[in-house]
Amino acid sequence: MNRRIARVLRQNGAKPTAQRMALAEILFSHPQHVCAEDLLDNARDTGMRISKATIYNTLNLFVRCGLLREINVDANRRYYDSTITPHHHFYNVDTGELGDIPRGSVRLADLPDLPPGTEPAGVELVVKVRQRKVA
Amino acid sequence: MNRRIARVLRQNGAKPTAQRMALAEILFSHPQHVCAEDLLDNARDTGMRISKATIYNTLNLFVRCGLLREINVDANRRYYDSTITPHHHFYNVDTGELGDIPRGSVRLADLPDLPPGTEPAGVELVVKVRQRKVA
DNA sequence: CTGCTTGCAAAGGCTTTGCAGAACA
DNA sequence: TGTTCTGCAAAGCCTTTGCAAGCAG
Repeated sequence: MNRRIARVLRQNGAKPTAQRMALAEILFSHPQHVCAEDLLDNARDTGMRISKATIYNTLNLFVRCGLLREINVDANRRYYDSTITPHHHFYNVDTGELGDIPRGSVRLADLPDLPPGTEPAGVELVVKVRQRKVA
Repeated sequence: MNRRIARVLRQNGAKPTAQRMALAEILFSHPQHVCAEDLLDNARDTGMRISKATIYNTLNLFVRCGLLREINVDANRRYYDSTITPHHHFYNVDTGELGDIPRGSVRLADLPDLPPGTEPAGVELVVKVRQRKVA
């Protein structure tokens, strides 16, 4: 696993430094949705010394390398998804919580014709939910 | 039309001021996707005097009143959609262009079970496209 | 060694806020 | 006349950038 990350980084002309590998360890140990600050906190909780700049640099690098996916749901913050296989998201507008929707549990039928001169680059589906009012 | 806007504003405890009605005029004269700066430029092009703060205040107000929809596609900027009937979007990742997808041209089958304790609050589908490489 | 990385602090871009004057009801 | 709204400038938040010191190959 770490091998794979290191290989992908090298393939993209980036070095598998200690900080990068440690962040990868955190990110890919289990599926999660994080913003920069979450990752910074998580990283420091493990005792490592790391700067905010490196967090941002690494997140951007991982996205460029296809290791991480950016999710656009919160206009205030960028979120990153450590699961890159195609799937969709729940977004709780009250709590800000993000959840995964396996691709199989939604069926997109009849996708529309693309604008002329363009080719597909991905589909992002967000199902927004809110807390149900207690009746 | 202007009547309707004014009524909605009043229902939400806001006054249909000259600036707000002028911005509504611009926004709802035809379907469009704008960010704050676009709207500021468009407004000033009509010769009106308006500040950036009022643009932001008004955009937020219109969203709160359900007159405008926020679209999350560009992490750098907030975009607003003057069409609030349910529909989806194309997003050209190369040009930043936004396009509408009529709801009818996509069929979402088998929406998943919602997380417990939540109720639906909307579905947002973004079909990302990129410029096709000339063969 | 040589160039890429890191950390820190400062800068940048978008959005919000504080406040005085203006407009509305 | 009392609120609410506007405009301006300043502040705030997230993200990026500049630069010197550190590390990888």
